[in-house]
Amino acid sequence: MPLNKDFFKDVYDVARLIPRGRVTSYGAIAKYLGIGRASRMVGWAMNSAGSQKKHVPAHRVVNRNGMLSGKHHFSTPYMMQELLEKEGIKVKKDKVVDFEKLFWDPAKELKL
DNA sequence: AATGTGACATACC
DNA sequence: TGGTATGCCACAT
Repeated sequence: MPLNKDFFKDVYDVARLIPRGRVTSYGAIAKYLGIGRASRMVGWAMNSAGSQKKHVPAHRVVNRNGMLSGKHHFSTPYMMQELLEKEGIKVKKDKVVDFEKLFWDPAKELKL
């Protein structure tokens, strides 16, 4: 287990920074953290998100197409979509509607 | 060091 | 929409 590695911690941190009603992608987070091509690790980090003390809005993190690729890892496959719709995000066929509009890029929003 | 793995990304069918 | 295949890189064993 990764325990509290800095990398994972950063991933959770960025995930928590995602504004309500917005979404981002694994690749975007990876890029922001400087590991651009290791987007897989972001997803893996999310897998451990559940074991974190603080809640991590993993439902706001989707793949590059805006598809809820990680829904299967929640308590129930519906949960992810439910949470998103609860924030005003519409989901159709496991894909975020207006993903481009709702997309929140940490590398862009958090850069100084 | 080597091998296996993955909530990705991209390409192709 | 779905499946397969390849590249990618950090982590686990």
